[in-house]
Amino acid sequence: MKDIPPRYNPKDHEESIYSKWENSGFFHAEPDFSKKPFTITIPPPNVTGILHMGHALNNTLQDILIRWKRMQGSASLWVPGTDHAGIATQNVVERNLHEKGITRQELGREKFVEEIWKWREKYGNTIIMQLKRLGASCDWKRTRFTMDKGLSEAVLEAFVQLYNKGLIYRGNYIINWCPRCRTALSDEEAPHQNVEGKLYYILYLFKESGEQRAESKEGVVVATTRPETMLGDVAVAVNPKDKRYKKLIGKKLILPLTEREMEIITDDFVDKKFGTGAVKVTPAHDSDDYDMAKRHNLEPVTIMGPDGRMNENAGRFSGLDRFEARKLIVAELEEKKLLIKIEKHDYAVGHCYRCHTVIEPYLSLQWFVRMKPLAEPAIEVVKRGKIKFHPKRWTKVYLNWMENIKDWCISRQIWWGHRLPVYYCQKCNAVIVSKVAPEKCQKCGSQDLKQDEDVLDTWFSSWLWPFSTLGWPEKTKDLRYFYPTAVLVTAPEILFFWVARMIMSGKEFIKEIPFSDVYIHGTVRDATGKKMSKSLGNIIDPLDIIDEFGADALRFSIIAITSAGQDVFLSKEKFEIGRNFANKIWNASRFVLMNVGASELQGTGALEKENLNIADKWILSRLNRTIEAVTKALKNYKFNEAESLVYDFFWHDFCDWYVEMVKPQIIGQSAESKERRTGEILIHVLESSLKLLHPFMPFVTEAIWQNIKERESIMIAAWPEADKHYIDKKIESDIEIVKNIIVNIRNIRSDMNIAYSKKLTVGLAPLRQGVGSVISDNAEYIKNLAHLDKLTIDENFIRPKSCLSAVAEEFNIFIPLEGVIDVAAEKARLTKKQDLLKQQIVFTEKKLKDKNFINNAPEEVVRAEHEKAEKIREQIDRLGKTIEDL
RNA sequence: GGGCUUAUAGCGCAGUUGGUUAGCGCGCUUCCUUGACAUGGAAGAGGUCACAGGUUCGAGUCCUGUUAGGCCCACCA
Repeated sequence: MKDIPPRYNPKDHEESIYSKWENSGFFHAEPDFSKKPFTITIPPPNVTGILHMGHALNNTLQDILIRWKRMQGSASLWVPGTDHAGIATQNVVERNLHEKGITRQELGREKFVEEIWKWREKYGNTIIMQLKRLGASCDWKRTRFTMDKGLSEAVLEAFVQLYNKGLIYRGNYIINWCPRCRTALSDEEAPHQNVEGKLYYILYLFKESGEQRAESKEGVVVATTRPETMLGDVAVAVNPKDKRYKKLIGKKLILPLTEREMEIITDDFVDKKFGTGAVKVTPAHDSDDYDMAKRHNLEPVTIMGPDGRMNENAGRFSGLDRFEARKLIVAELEEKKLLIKIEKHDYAVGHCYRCHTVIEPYLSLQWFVRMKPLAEPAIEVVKRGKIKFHPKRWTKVYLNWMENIKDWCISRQIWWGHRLPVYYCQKCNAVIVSKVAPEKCQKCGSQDLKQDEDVLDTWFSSWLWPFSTLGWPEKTKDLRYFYPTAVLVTAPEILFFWVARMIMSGKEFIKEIPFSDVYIHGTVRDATGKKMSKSLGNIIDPLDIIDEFGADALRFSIIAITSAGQDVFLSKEKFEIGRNFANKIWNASRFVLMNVGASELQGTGALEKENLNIADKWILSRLNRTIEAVTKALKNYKFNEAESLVYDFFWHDFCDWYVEMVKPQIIGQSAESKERRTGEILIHVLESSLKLLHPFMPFVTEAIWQNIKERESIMIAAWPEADKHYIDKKIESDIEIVKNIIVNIRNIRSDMNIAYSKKLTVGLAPLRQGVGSVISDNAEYIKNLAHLDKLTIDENFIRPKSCLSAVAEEFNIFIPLEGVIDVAAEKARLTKKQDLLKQQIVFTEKKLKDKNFINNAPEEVVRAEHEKAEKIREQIDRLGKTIEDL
């Protein structure tokens, strides 16, 4: 017997266990056509990332599934990796350089990209290391990075394929532009956020009003939230049905602060009700205006540069930051009396998802993916149920987005990422799209070719992840075996960014869905409901929690408080749940190992039914029921339900009852007289429980598994199968009676302040057929657990004069305590019990007198209600008699 | 503006297809170091299930509305 300390200290085990696992090779999976594959590809964290609670939750969920399936005998593969996270990473490295006083422009593209690679070498594995501390059983040999050679190959292949199908095009459009990151963004990367803004009403004077005499008020008032963009106005539009402006259509206006002449045009797009019903048309800085200008053949005027500063078209405002320019322009308009009024106006404006800068709608030449044709099959597979979302409600969100999908802007004006496989002939302007750099122009033969400067959106590589990690575009064995993957586990934030696009790419490039189930878990928030973020300073660092409570505690706790798809509210104390439970498991095992002999450890399979007593049958019934329920819960992605089932079984059934019941049978007994059967059952139930717990708490279960005896990892032990012939309702209800008796006696002790040390003599009167034998079969258990020295069972029990009593459905309890009993107190106690029952009977009888109930409710419900009433009445009577007798 | 989601004990949450005495964890009260565990054990107290209607013999559970949170989407300048 090893010396096992009375406390589970995670630090003594986690590191060594993890390295043993890694060395064992059990994390690694190869195609094995004799087994079923079970594949998960990790949502690749950003290479700049450090582990936060969202990751902890996300990866714990995946590891639970992976470990569970591995134990079930699948070829369980969890592909790990990181995402190059174009903009985010470029920003980080740029900031580092900045601290050294270097800009990336000074460094130049090549050197700068080199710097990023160096940075990645140094810090890029941080999050991977952190995942290991969590216990993640990823196949690390297969760790991928979106900029790896193979994955980059996949990106080029995808681009070329789509281009050749006409699904990628280049064009001049208004896109979301981040002036700080100086790149285009997709719509998803520029989420709208509400801001408290202002609506400026500006007077545009008629040309014929001559010199800008505001006093005349002869002109049109337009309303805008972004007055600085007026410098790019090319017209004012009104709704053709708007009577107020009918006469003014075609009239010439002078753009204030400039000399520009413009016309009043009509367009159905204009909303009569908003503002003044007249809208300034700024095609280069607003996408609606751009469309409108196109309809009217108006040339856009760009007044801002990529840095968010006004350009030469802004005249004397040139060089000013856009918000500076706004202030100045507003001031000048006011001075000229052209600013009619300013209203408070809250509206939503796009913000860069990386740096939170206000997005500028910006006219520029970019590359796009035509999404509608890709979306169609991806809508189909979800509608037909080939891909299921858990919880279901996300299906609607997904479909709604997919059905309104817009083209995807994929070019980014940054340096870190996959460069577009696009080459321009400098001579004839031909565009060549090719995976490898062409030697000469296919059209004119010129060798003067230049590759496009832009890189692709990070998500253009992530959307290939489920198959690029398995070797695509090569037709690999891995791809054939492990694809499609089983389930995608993710947070709702990246449903559109990533999940939807993976479904599209899977259907497009492999012709097969990438996964059949999508499990979407909640967002991790702090105790007050705020999203955890560095800037809010409300982060709970998972590594701190692992240090303080252990990885198992972190894992168990976070799952325990996560109900399907609901957000998770965290505070440090919550991790005590898991820590305490790990300790409980540790100590229960310690008890078992301290009291079980070597022979039982071998497990001779003495679990034959005829060898079992009632307690054994009961715990095996509960065990098998639990196995069944836990497996079912996992199948349905009900993680917290699965967990609480094992928790309740292990702590309450096994520790609180079974172990307590059998204690005297094995403690202090000599090796020969020890009940061998009990020992084997203890081991069997313990081992089964460890297996059920292993996916949730891998470290402590492994540590104990090895304490029991040296052997291979619990990681590859077979997942328990429920053996239904152990499930026994009769035994379970018998044990309920036994527990009820014990609780009743303890109750009396507690109510009447009888010390535990005082052993009691108790008389039990069974009231129903069969109860007597249940009691006598379990007399020893009752005596031990209720701390009795004598237990008399007699149907015709004659109640001694002075005694404490309990009355239950199945039995009466008498505890004679001559001379000790406080009659008044006992009377009060019993009367209180009786009152409770009386309240119940009133309610039940009322129900039974209700004709509607009797006539309409199913027969069995009515009968059950009658039986219930009968039992309550009986108990009230018995209590009454008992009180009288006192 | 559209959609989703939440409201159950002081706090955090479960409550499967409508039928229990409405559960669990933390906290609280009382007792207990009884040979695994005080990160423990035993016994308790605490809820008119947000509000108002409706369906039903019966509603925490289904429907409608209201209120109050939260989230996502959206081109009203």
